[in-house]
Amino acid sequence: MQKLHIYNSLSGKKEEFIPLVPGKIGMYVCGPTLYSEPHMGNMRTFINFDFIYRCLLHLGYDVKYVRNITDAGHITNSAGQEVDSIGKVAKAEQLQSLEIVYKYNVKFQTLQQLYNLLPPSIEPTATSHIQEQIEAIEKILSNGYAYVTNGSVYFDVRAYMNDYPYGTLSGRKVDELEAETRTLQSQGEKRFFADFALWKKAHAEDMQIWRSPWGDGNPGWHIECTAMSTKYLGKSFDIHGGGMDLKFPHHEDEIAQNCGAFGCNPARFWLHANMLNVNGQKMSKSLGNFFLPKEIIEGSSPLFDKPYSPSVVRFFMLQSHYRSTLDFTKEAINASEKGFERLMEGMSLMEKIEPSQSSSFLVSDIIKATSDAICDDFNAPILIATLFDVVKHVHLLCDGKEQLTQEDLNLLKSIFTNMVHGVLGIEPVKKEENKRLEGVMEVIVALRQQAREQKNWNMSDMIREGLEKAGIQIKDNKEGTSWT
RNA sequence: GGUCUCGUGGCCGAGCGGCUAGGCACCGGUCUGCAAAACCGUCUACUCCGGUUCGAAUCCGGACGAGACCUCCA
Repeated sequence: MQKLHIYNSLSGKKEEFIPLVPGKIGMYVCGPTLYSEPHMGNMRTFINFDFIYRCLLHLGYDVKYVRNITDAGHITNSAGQEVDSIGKVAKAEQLQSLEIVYKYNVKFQTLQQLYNLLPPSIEPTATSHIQEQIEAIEKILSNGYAYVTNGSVYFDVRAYMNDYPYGTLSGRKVDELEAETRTLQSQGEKRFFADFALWKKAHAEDMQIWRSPWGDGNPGWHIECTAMSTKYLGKSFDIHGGGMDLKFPHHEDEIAQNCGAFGCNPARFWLHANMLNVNGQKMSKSLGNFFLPKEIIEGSSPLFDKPYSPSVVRFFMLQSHYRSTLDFTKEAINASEKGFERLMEGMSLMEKIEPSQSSSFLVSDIIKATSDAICDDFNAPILIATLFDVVKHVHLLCDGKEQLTQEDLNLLKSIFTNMVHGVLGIEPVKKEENKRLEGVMEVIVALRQQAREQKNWNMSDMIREGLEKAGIQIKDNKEGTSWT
C-alpha cells in the first residue's frame, strides 16, 4: 500500500498516516445540527469528507466512518448564554423539538443522496446516546476535572491544566484567551471563564429534558462527540474531521473531555475542512450570505441565473483543495461546468477507442499520478488535472495519433471511471427524459438534414436559429447532427 | 485588541527550493455551406521591499492588503 500523507491540524504539518490497526481506519466527522437546512457551506465540508472517505476506500482501507447528527440543542456557550438552537426554531415554528429534528433530518438525508454522499457506516444521534454522555461526564467528574453547580456540570479547565495542556489544537493559551475574551462578566455559575458545560440544568420551558444524576437537564455541546466517538470507535482512533470553525472551542474541548475521561486525545489525526466563501467572506447563517444546496440545483437562488447539477457543484468544489477557502461565484461555477462537460465527454469518447497491437504511452504513469494525488493529503485538484490529461490522451487515441493495447485500454477505462465515479463521486448529467420532445427533434433534425442536402441554407439556418431561440442548440458533427 | 491563515496570469485554482499543474475566457488554427459545437495550439503569473541560497512563487524578516477564530456556526 502506497504511503499516505495527511495534514494533521495537531502538528500543523503533513505526516505519514499509519492506522492504529493495519488496514483499518476509524474516522469521526462532525455532522449537522438539525435546526435548519444545511447551506452550501455546510455541504462543502460534507462533500470534502465524503471525498476523503472515498479516497480511503479506494486505497483499500476498511473504514468505519462515523458522522454524528446533533439533534439536541446545545444549551450553553462559553459566555454562559443560553442558546438552544433547536428549541428556538421549534418555538418559532410552533412545533416540538422532535418534529424540527425529524423535519430537517429528512431534508438532510435527501441532500445526501442528491449530492451523492456515501452513507457513513453509522450516523448516531445525540439524543439516543444520553446515557453514554452521562457516563462520560461521570468519568470526568470522578477524575476530578469537573464540578457540579446548582444542577449543572462544568468542565474544570484549571484542574485539567495541572495535568494536561489545554489549547494545543487551536494554538491558544488560556491566559491570553482570558484577556481577549470579550464577555468576561457573564461567567455565571462557572468557576473559571474557560470552563464549559458538560451538563446544563433544565429550564421549565425547555422542550428536550433528560434525567441525570445531577437532576433534569440537557447535555453540553461537546460531550456528545466524546461519548459517541468512544462508543463506536474507541477512546483513541485514527481520524477526526470537521469544519475549520469547529476547531475552537468544539474540538479543543472534545480533546479536553477525552483526556479528562480516558487520558488520551481521541484522534491521532485531526483534519479541518476550510470554509466556503461568498465574495471573499465566509458563508454563514448570521451574515445571511448563504444559499441552499437545493437552490443551486433548482436554479432558484437569486445569486445564479440557472440551475446546476449536483455533480457539477461537487466537481466545482473538488477543484479546490479541502484546506483552502473557496469562493463560490457564478463565473467560477460556469467555468467548472464547461470543464465538467469536457471530462464527461472524454469519458464517453473512451468507449469508441479501438485497441491496437502496441501502446504508445504508459497507463501505469497515469495510475501512479492519480494515487500520488490522493496520497498527498487528498489532493483533489491535482487528481482532476490528471484526469484532464487522460481526456487529452483519449482524443489522441480517437484520432489514431496514439495507441493502446486492449489490455492497457481496459486499464485506462477502469482507472478513469473509478476515479470519476468512485473517488470524485460525480456522474454524467442525465438528459431530461422527454420522449415526445425527442421524437419531435428527430423529425426536425431530419428535415434540416434534407434541406442541407438540397443546399437550402435558408431553410436549414432558419431551423437552427429558431431552435436556438427555444434554447436548443444544434451541433453538427462528422457523424451527424445532435442537439442539447 | 489577541491568535492564526492567506495574497499566483483576464477569472477560478494547484504548487511546499531547481523540472514553472489543470479548468474557464481570449487569440490563432483544423473542421464546417456559413456558424456554433468539438478538437489542436498559443498566452508564462506569483502584492511590495529587503535577506538566505549557485538558484525562491516556494525559506527568513518587514510593509501593505484580505480572511478566519477568540460568541452558535461545516
